[in-house]
Amino acid sequence: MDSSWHGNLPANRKKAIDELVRGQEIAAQLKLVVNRSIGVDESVFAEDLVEKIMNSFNSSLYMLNGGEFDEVASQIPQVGSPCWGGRKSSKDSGESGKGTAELKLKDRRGCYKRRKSSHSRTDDSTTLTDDGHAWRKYGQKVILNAKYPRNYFRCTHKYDQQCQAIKQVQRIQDEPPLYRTTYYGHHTCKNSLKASQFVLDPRDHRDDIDSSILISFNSNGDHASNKPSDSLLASFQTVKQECCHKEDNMNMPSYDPTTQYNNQASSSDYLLSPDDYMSAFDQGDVISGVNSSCTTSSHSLDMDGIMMESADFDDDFGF
DNA sequence: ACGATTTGACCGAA
DNA sequence: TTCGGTCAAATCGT
Repeated sequence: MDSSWHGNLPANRKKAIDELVRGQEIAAQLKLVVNRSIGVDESVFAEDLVEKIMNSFNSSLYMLNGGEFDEVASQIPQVGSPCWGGRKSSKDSGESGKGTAELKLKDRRGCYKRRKSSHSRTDDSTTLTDDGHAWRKYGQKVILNAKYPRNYFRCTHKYDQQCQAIKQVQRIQDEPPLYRTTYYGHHTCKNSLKASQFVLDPRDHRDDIDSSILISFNSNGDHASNKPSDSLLASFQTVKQECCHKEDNMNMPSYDPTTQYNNQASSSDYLLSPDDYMSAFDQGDVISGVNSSCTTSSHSLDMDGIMMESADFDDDFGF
């Protein structure tokens, strides 16, 4: 209508988005409380409700964002760009070592664009549950005034399928341990979304608004409910402590549990039953996104539905 | 050999 | 100038 209305629109929209994000975070916290405070059966139901709430927030955010889910993608250099086109791994080049100093100093200006505040989803959890996607860590950063470093992950299929999904994982609390995962972008890799299609309202299928909504086996009537994922977490903490022997700074261990989790176990949190999950794995098909990061090793499904590389976890973590 | 992680350097946004 | 996100060589693990 009038210019004032249009003038206020962006500010109002931003406020609305902020509120929705806040609600989203609160819902995530509620999810944690629900998980801890009620029985398994009720938990499944309650968690489903929480997921629906979160889906509503996601959908609202999507609409407020004008459906521009490619914001992230558009800000990340595409494969065709000069820098990516010429990208070589250290082994591809075969000339690592010598001359790398010069290569290091090669002009990387314009090689990447940094994310601005684009659509994101945060998920706070006391456990390091995975979202069913195959992630690869590409960085870790000490954040000012943060006790723990932030870990950066990209989709394993960033290069082979141009999947632009990324996430950040950071431990944000000591006791109980709390991890915040922030997802940016969405998966475009073809393995990504059997799960989310079930989770999302069919109306939202088009945008794959949030391919990472979790439904964890942890809450799915597992027979280890008396030793929930804390056991896994404890294991991670063990790793952390071990590694801290070589770390002077206890506040920023180079081995963060988030790293171990993403490294060794592309895991769980599928909408399939554990049996289905495993059979899908056997077929090497349905969950190929996960599969791709685990193809070289055998797997087992532990009590919490966490997929692990059996050798490592059995040996190092006492599973 | 190959794929994943580590980590210091580089870069852009604030 | 500072801070945080990303890159990529070196390194690790299987």
